Amino acid sequence: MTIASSAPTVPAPDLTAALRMLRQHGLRLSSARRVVLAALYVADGPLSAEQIADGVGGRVPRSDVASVYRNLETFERLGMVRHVHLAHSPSLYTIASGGEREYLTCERCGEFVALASEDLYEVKRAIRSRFGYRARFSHFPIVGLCGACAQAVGR
Amino acid sequence: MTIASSAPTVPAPDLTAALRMLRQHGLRLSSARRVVLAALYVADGPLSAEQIADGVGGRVPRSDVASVYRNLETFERLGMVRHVHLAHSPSLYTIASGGEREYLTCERCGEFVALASEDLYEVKRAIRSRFGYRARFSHFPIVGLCGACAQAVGR
DNA sequence: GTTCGTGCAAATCCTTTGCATTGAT
DNA sequence: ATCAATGCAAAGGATTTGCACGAAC
Repeated sequence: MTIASSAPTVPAPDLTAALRMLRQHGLRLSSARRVVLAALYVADGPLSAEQIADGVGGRVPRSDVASVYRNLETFERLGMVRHVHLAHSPSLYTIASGGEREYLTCERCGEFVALASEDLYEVKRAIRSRFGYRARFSHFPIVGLCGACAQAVGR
Repeated sequence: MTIASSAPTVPAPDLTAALRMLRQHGLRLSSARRVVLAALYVADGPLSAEQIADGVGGRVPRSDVASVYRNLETFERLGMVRHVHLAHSPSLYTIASGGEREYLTCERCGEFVALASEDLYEVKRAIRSRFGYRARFSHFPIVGLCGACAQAVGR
């Protein structure tokens, strides 16, 4: 169980740049790859491999799940894509745009919030000073109850 | 995806008390149930369903995995047992003894640390005041790098 | 004697792998 | 023409489910 190290690569701002980046790494620009990237760029948020394979509800062509997984892994190695594990659901993938995203998720309603690492500065500092751990909530989020659900269940 | 609500039940201090508790809930004291509980009480730490089914390396009789899962779920409903999700590994089960345990785990070496909720007071307060979330690290732990691994990879 | 719970097998979900074929270079 | 990448199918690990038999009550 190893986490892909965040590559030193500059993330691609758009689909064209992403394809160029693939070429620069000597990788082929197959249509399967174009489609996976298109899905991720077209999406408003993180997508599961299956959503991508299904063509994001008709917004892009469908593709084969196995290839989707293989390509996502390739893109992750290049630092173009990242994935999060939200509670018991399948992994969700996003374009690694700009700074690293970290997540907060509600175990009751499933809501999830993307945060910039700076937003978690205090939290991480507390964890580090108390336990010596460098916490990272980009791959495994902070899980708890959102305000509304906490109220609904009486704290 | 719902989290079992922590039952208001007082946790059982030992195997005998646990069996008594089962009876009080009108449940049968089958040998499969005795064995699962014995495994959990005998263990030094959290166990996977498979470890329990395998008899914890000969320390208790082996049992059927499906029954193990069914019984663990039953025990969890009664608040006698809890489980944690450590990174990509199978769920780990423990006797819900005393206060709730929360966890910190290293994504690199797999080490995990059990904490009392009070130890996380500051961390949780920071999360709550900043984001309105009541974080709980008992079911999904804080994931990051332990001190040694952070040093090994250069922070 | 009734249920409840078991044990086995089969099914499920998410993800990975093997392999012959296709297509980007 | 080469070789990486595809698409299908099959395997994989963790967990759940169906169902007939067995054992607590």
